[in-house]
Amino acid sequence: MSEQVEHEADAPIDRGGYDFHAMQAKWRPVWEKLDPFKARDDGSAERRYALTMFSYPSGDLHMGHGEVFALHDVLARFWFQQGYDVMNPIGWDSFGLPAENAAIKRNEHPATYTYANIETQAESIRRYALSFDWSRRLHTSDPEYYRWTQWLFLRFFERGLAYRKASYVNWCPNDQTVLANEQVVQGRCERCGHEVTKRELTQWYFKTTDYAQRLLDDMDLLQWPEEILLQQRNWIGRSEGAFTDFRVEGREEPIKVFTTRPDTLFGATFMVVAPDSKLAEELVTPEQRGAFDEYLTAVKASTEIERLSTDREKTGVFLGAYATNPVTGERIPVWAADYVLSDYGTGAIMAVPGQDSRDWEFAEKFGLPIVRTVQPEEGFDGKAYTGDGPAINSANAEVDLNGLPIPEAKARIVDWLQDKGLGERTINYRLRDWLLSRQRYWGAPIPIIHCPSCGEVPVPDDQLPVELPDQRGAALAPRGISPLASARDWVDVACPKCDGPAERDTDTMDTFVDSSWYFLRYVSPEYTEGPFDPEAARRWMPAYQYVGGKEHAVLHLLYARFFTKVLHDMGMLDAVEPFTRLLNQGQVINEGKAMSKSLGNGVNLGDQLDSFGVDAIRLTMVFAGPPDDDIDWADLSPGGSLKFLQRAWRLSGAVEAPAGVDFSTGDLALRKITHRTVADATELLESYRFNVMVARVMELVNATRKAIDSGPGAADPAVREAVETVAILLSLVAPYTAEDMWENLGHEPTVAKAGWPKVDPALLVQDSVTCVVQIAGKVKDRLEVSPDITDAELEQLALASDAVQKALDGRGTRKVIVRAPKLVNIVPA
RNA sequence: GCGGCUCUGGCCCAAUUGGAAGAGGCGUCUGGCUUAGGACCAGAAGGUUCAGGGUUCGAGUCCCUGGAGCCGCACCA
Repeated sequence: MSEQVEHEADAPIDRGGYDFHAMQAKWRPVWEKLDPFKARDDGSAERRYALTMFSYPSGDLHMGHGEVFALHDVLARFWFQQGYDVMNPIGWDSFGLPAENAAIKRNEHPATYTYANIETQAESIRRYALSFDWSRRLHTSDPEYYRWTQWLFLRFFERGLAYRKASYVNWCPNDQTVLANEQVVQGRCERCGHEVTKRELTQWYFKTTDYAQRLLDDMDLLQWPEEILLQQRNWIGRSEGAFTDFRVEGREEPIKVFTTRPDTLFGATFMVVAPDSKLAEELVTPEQRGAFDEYLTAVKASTEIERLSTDREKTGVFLGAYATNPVTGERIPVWAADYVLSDYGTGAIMAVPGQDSRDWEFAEKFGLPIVRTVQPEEGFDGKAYTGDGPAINSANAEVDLNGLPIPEAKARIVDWLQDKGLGERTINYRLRDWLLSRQRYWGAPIPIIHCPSCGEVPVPDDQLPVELPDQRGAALAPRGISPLASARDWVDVACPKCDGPAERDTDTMDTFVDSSWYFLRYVSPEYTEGPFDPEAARRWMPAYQYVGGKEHAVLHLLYARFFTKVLHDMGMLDAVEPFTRLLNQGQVINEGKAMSKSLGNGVNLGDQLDSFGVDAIRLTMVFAGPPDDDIDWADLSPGGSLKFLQRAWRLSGAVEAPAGVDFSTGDLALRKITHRTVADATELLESYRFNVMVARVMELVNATRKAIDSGPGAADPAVREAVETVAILLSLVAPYTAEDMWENLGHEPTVAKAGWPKVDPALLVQDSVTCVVQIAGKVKDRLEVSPDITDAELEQLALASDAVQKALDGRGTRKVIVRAPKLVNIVPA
């Protein structure tokens, strides 16, 4: 907290009767009684679903919440004013590790911490005056909610979209649980930042890869920031190429490889397989067994950070096996190296050092042959050449690629491979299936029973939810297996199929499963026949607007899209996409850096609200700049926001024209400004330019002040019109101030439903505009002209100007560009 | 390494999408009102639009090169 802030808080300042504490105390109960933001869902108006990312209940709201909620609320309130039937729900993403860790530390149940925090946040949200429909509130940790999370899991399971497999998986040693690919950021745990290691485990997966292409294709339907779409596109990582078979000496099955560069096949001088793949295990010869085992051990011990480092020297080991290059017939060695990944493509590659820098490095280090198959550009002195050029050294008795540029060479060789049955065109995706099991307590139990005779048996729907056993405190301490496993009387059950002894699955679901469908639960939170009422979903989905952070680009936002598509395929949902428009707010930082405990530069939202009031803080957030930019709290002036609100508020006490007066008799100049402001604000709000919209309201306030003090005066009807307009526009950002203004103006609450002001188009037309006359781009004169002057008239007028004639000084004109009514540019001869 | 975004008065940011560089706010300064004020009212100063080149009658805006900052991905064959 800066000194300035404390000063503001301590010294009472005369704000001309403006008292935000009193206003907050006065209006909150009034609104709660009126409950104006409940979605009607009765067909009386066009529906609009406004959604903001629900909150994780770790303590009270912070500055980031303050920003995202303020921005989201501007849009929601705008649509309420415009008369839409807005659904603006709120809930909590209340499963997850922080609650569990807190429970261990305090020796209590995670629910205690969770629900206490939810109440704290709910109180703060109410104080923050957000236009939520509280009747739809949900918590993902409620059994009534997670029963449907489990129900959905079972439907996925039935369709083969949820399955178990053994694999090397990401493991966070700190959180003692596995992580999805999406939760590993730069080799570190997305949640706690600890280095991630690998473990071989049998885990549950969702088959996201089945939807890779549709996740790409349907991006066309989304009005999302290009940045996010790009991230998803890269994450899905579609690449077109070919499978090619390489025969291996003494082995029945050929090795299949994926390559995007089949045109370089003639340059494949060795092969590399992933060391942790079954293939490596099978191929290694007895002579090389010792070296291979040693290498594999070293690879497993390395962390993801080490493995991902691209400047690390290549490592690998010869497996003793040889394959045959299908086009050259050459005998080529097969190596194992950890730069080849076991879970991408087939876990094996053909190495073409001449055209691939990784293969070049490897070949150089281990003395393997290098053959160029693309002619590098003149003067190329690098190593591997990855650019385009004519193929060279690429012919055998049956096929000749030499001289062809890469695309043609690719096509020809793949045709040949397909004819010979040696390969085929294919598409590969970088996206992996979503690993959803977690070895932790505070999540939805996976509703599967493992039976020695029947295998994986789903818990029957009528036995849902599978509730968590009552465990708390030290019992939850991470020890690498799920805490649920130690609840023996919970684990041991009769198999639903054969009634024999069986055990429950002891893992819980990734909390991203909970959040992949919460927006659907909102449409019918009381529904008992399924996760949501399909009819209600038809009415509300897809959500028109989603507001939240960009950190979810390839996490929640991708998972929610996947769930929506599966539910669509199940016939439960018309929508194929969950969120039509997306707005990512920036971060609130302080003095150039992210706020953090270690830096000690944190700003507490509650303190800010105490010092400046809810409205001033909301206004500061919205006015700071474009919503997707980061905002630096040190650059901003909540005191300035407060000053403006007070200035606006004082107008409402100055108005002398009675409520209901006919505005049309008011001062024309001020009326024009008012209507222009509303027209501009409408457009600015639709395109997320809230900061500019606030600036327009400030202009209107300034113009109104001037009209009162030195213009037509406080009794003019135009002044009332302007101030009522200010109140309504301001109600999106500063609801308490706006409501108080509305009352001062003689109206009943609530200004939030006053209705968006109607623009009179006649008041938008200007009587005259200033036309700039340039000579060779330099301004020489200005003319007041009619807005609908013709090009010809304007040109004549401009040429007749004294200033122009003087500047031309007898020179003729070579060219005259006329852009009526704003500009004439004369190019002299 | 690859890709994306950003760069405009001291500061946060506008600029009708190629047409007068400045809307709004903060800060500074001057005057008024005031016992006084950080409150209120009126007004003012402040610029090579990151640098260089190009396209154009005209560039903050489009293109190229470079710089700075932020972000994403990073052995994906």
